Parts: sequence; C-alpha cells; structure tokens
Amino acid sequence: MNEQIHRGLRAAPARPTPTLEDLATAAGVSRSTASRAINGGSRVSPEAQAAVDAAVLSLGYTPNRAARSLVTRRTSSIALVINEPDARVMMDPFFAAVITGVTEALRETDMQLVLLMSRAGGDPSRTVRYLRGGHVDGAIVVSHHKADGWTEELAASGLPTVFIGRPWDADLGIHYVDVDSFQGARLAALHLAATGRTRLGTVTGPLDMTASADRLAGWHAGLREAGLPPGPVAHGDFTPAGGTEAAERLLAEDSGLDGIFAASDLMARGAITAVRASGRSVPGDVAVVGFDDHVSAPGELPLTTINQPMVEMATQAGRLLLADIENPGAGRDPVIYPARLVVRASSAPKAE
Amino acid sequence: MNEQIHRGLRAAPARPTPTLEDLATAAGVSRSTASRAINGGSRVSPEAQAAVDAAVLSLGYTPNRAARSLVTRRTSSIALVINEPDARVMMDPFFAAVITGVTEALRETDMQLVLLMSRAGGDPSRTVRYLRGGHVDGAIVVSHHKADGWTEELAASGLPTVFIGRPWDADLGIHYVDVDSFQGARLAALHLAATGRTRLGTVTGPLDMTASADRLAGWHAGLREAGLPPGPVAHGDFTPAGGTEAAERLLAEDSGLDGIFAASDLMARGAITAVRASGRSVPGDVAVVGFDDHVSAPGELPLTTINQPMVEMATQAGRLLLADIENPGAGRDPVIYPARLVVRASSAPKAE
DNA sequence: TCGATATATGAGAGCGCTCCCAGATCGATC
DNA sequence: GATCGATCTGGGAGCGCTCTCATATATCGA
Repeated sequence: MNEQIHRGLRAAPARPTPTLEDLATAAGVSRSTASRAINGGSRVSPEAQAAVDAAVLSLGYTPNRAARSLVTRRTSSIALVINEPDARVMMDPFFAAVITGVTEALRETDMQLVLLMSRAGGDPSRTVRYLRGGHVDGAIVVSHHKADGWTEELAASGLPTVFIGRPWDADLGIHYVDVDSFQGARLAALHLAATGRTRLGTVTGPLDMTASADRLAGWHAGLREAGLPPGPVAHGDFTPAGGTEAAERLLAEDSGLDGIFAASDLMARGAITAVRASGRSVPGDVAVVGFDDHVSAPGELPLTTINQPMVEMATQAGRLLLADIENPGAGRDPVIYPARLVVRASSAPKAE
Repeated sequence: MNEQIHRGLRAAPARPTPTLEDLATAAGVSRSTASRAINGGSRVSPEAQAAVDAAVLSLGYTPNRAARSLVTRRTSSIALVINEPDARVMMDPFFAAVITGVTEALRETDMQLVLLMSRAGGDPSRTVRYLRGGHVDGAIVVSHHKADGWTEELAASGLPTVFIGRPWDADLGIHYVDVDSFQGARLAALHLAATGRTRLGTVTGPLDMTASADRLAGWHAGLREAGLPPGPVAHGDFTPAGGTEAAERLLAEDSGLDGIFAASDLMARGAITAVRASGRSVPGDVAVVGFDDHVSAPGELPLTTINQPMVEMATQAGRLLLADIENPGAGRDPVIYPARLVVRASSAPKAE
C-alpha cells in the first residue's frame, strides 16, 4: 500500500526534473563537462560553458542535492541547535537575532539552515545522533546548558561546530563567539555604585549557562571593586515573569535595596514590574540595569543596559562555521565581543 | 587544492560511518534484509529483526540520508518559508509561535525543518527554485504578500504546500490554515460599540496581506452593523512603532476618537503609546482593541484583543502538510479557526 | 617538423541506499 | 507425497551526481 503510493509518486512527476544527463545532452557535451561547468567551470572551454549555461536556463536545471551530497559527503546545510525544553524561550528576541544573524552569514552561500530544536520530552540523544549522522556540514549551538552533556561527544565527532555563548568545556577547543559577560556585569556594578547606589542585588539567569555564571562573577567583582558588599542574589530564567519573581525575592531579602542588575533585559523588565508593584519607583527608589540592549517598546521606561551585538555575533558564528567547514581543523580563537554600558533612564542617579 | 581537502576529509574520517552493508554484515543478514528491518520491518523474521536492531545499536548506525533520498525521492525535510524582507519582523511573537507549532507537528516524525528566509536584496526567485528543486518534501508559507507572485508557480509545481494565513489566489486550491479575521475584526467593532464608543478608527496591517484586508473588511462590516460611520483608517506594518505612527494619524484625523482597533497586538501596544503621548488615557479617553492575544508582559495594561490560536494553527498546518505529503492530491479544505474576543482592561467602558 | 607541456573532454566507477525480482524455506492442503 | 501459497531472503540494478583516469586537441620551444 505504502509502496503503491511511492510508485505512484514516482511514476507521475508533474514535470520530470531534468538530470545532469539531460543537461549534457541539451548542451551537446558530456555529463562530465556539464558537471564541471556547473561547479565553477575550471577546465571548461568558454563555448562549452556557454552551452551549458544556456541549457541550465532553458531546462530550469537544478542539481539533485541528494545525489551530489552522496558523493561529495557535503550536505550544504548547517544546523542551528536550540536546546531549550521550554518553547516559551523562542519568544526571546535573542533567538530572533540569532536566526537573523546566521541567515545573514549564509546569504551568498547555498547553505541552508536546519532548525534543530530539542523538544521537551523528546529523546535528548536524538540531536546528537542527527548531528553525527552526517546530515549537516556543521552546527551552531545556542542556549547551551551544563547538563546537555553532549559537548564532548560533539567535539569528538569532528563535526564543525560553533557555539554562541561560551560552552562549558571550552577547553576542548570548541569554537565559540561570546560577549564579555564578566566585564559587562562588572560595568553594571561600577555604574550603579557610581550613581550613588549602595544596596545592590542581582537577578541571575539559570546558572547552568556560562553567560549567567560569568555575569554573576563579574557582578561580584564589580561590587568588590566598588567597595560594596555582595548583596542578595536571586535566580531567574531569562523570562520577564522569572525576573519579576526574582526581584520580589530580592526586595524581600533587603527592603532597602536601591539597585538591581538583571542578567537580561527581559528579566530587567520583569524586575521593574516587581519594584513598582511593591510601591517603589524606578529609578527613584531602585535603579535597574539590564543586559542585552534589546530595542525597547515605545512608552517603556528606557533601560540602562549592557549592549551586546547579538546579530553581529550570530553572523560571526556563521562565518566561523563556514570557515571551519571549508578548512577543518584550523585552530580558531574564540571571538569575544566587548560589552558596552548604555546608560538610560532606568538608572538615573538617586533623586535625593 | 580543494580536491586535496575533500580527499583528505574522506581519507581520514574520525570514525568511518557504518554503511548499511556494514550493518548487514554485523547482523549476519543481507543488505536487503537489513534495509527492510530498518524501515519498519515488514516481511522480516523476528530473529533477523532482532539481529539488525542489535547491530544498529552496537554500530551506532544512522542511514545515510542522501543515499536514501536519492532513491526514494523524499528528503525528510520541509521548508518554512518566511517571506519578509525586513529582519525586524522576526521579533514578532507570531514567528515564534509558528516555529513552535510546526516543530510540534514534526515531533514524532523524522522530518526536519529548513528555514527559508527571503533575504532582503536577495534573489526573489531563489526561494522558488529551491522549493521546486526537490530539496524539500513540502513547504509551509507564512507572511505571504500579494506581490510575492510565486503562489501560482508553487501551486503548479505540485510541491505539497500549506499556507498559514489565506493566500491570495486561494482559488488555486492551495491548502491553508487561517483564523477568521473577518469575524474577529467584526467582533472588535461590535464590542467597542457595545461599550459606548462611537468614534472609532482602525490601524490596519499591510494591505498586501489577506489578514490585513480581511480584518479591515470585518471592521467595516461590524461598524455598519452597529450603525456607526466607517471612521478613519491608518495603515501600519504590524510593528509597535508602526502602530504608534498610525494611531497618531488617526488622532490627527479625529481628535475626538474614543476607540481604536489595531490589527495586531504589537500595533495596539504602539497605539496605546501614541494615545498616551497625546495626553489621552487608555481606556478612559480611548479604548484600544488588538488582535492576536499575545501574552502581555507583566505590568502592561491588559489588552482587549481577538484571540487566535497561533501555535495550534501552526501545528495544524504542519499536520496538513504531512498528510498532503503522505497522500498527495487529496483535496483538503482550508481549516479556519474561529476568532474569539477577549475582553480586558484596555477597552473598559467609557468612564463618564 | 617533432616531441613536450598544457588544456579540454568523455567514459566509467561508485557514493549508500531502496526496491524489484527470483529463489528458498516452510506449513498447510489436496 | 506432491503442490500450492505464504513468508522470508539475497542478488542486482540503478537513483543523479562527482571524480579519476585515459584520451584528444591546442600550444609551445627546439
């Protein structure tokens, strides 16, 4: 029955796709010459090239990717691995930026982007199997968690891979692109201190991600540098709601808190909500600093934040990956983008 | 040089991928039997099946997709075509919902999602060529514009395709999933009228999209039904900023406006900004109704809106596509989801 | 004019897989 | 006990392409 369907499909294609053989015949050359002409035509006479080019146009020829892939062992596609069990995180502008940036890097290429989302409840090893199975030429991994575990496996498989955000086990020689989270958080602490805030707390991201860990470390380093105590720490999950809850905990821990650094803009927004809900004002009573520098919606309180060039980072990751695919094994240093403090209204000096 | 690289790659794979032949040998059966066992094992003895299963595990065998695809003419991947020149629209939660929903539909399948973004400045026919080139088994098209033009071409190519949002030329028999935009907009108009608003304007989406056109038509129908004049119309682009600008134009046109229907939540948020910036209050002076029913950030004014089950629609589109791939040519009716009015604070009755 | 080199071409093998077909094995039936 | 069907198996062809290799032709110096 199933076979019937298959055969039916095969027997009656709307318009049989021309093969290289057809192309060659139409151009009056051999399959070999046609192939060469298609692939950047080295060792092809101008006449043959022209004939093939014309035939391509008139036949509407497209090379069969599967056949090509079978022999070249290249698939002309890369995977974007998004390892988040919770579908909600797709809402994070971060992913939009990543997709935009990677797409940009692939622009002049014939590479295609395969979206590989770890599905909640799905087989976790499925992703690795797919990646190791030779279905893609490389992978870009975002949102990597400590417990993912397959970092080593991936590194061992030899599949060209670039992480966006430093992976745990970065010492495995894995390529990655990152923002200087430590410095960014440090700058946030110094900035809050410089504006006269003294009782500071932070909302972290999930600590199983290096970005969160680095930001917490940088935050503490900055506080130390400013001569301030570590202050309360609450863990969020990079969502606005998580930011709100965490900020509530912060305020409960120290009711005299006058500054909050959230490890993402989304959480900072949530923190502002919590602060206001508690009857305090931003920045009057509590200054808030975020991390990311998303464009804020009009009407929202302009947010002091740490800028990270997300789209550019993603583009860079794409380029690194392409380079690594082209020339595998070349040691490539991580690309770390500087974090830049952007001062806006949410951290205006205390109005005293 | 390049060949050198290829050969190098081929000569020294980290761990040579086992082929079906290897599998068969390890299992002590023929290639044919191994193949049958892999593919759902009809006409395979339990012993052979078990032997193959064991060999798969011990060898870590994964079928070579290219080879399989070459003969079956199936690629086990579908394209998600996002046809937006402007990268910013990726920020729209709509796309997050689409990706989430489609991923959900593909869950138990071995289908992969290929992201096909039309790139600003890129060759517009590239998308069609790719789709027609047999690189995917089907396509889901979102964000379809009137000028895209390739709807007919796609329909003619016979590639299983499902649109999310009714396409222009829906009479070509193209499958699609949509929300009842007309009814939704009509409900918005009736609701605003019922709460005592009489001077109503609307912010539309780009009118080269059916969703925008339908919502405008439904809006006007609702107004007529309520015995109200058509009122001012301003065109937005589904972004908050566009909503703000459009609302400003609306207020300029009728300074006594007391209700605005925006064709998306994002634009409704922008409209609220504009209303407030003009010194008016929401909903005190002007009621605002959106369309989409996105989750709103905490702290934002709860928005009266038209609910559309986006994730479910995307999942449905995925299922429809899978069905169409499995059993091509079967006429399938469009699936239209009802639009549901969700009343919240932004359209509370006029405080007079 | 003749070899030597460079350049262009086509024949053929084979990538890993599915599927057709023919043969083998086994009970059940006459 | 021979015949039949049902079930299972392996051989072999071939999907469309790239790439090696041998051959054909053009280019040059001697």
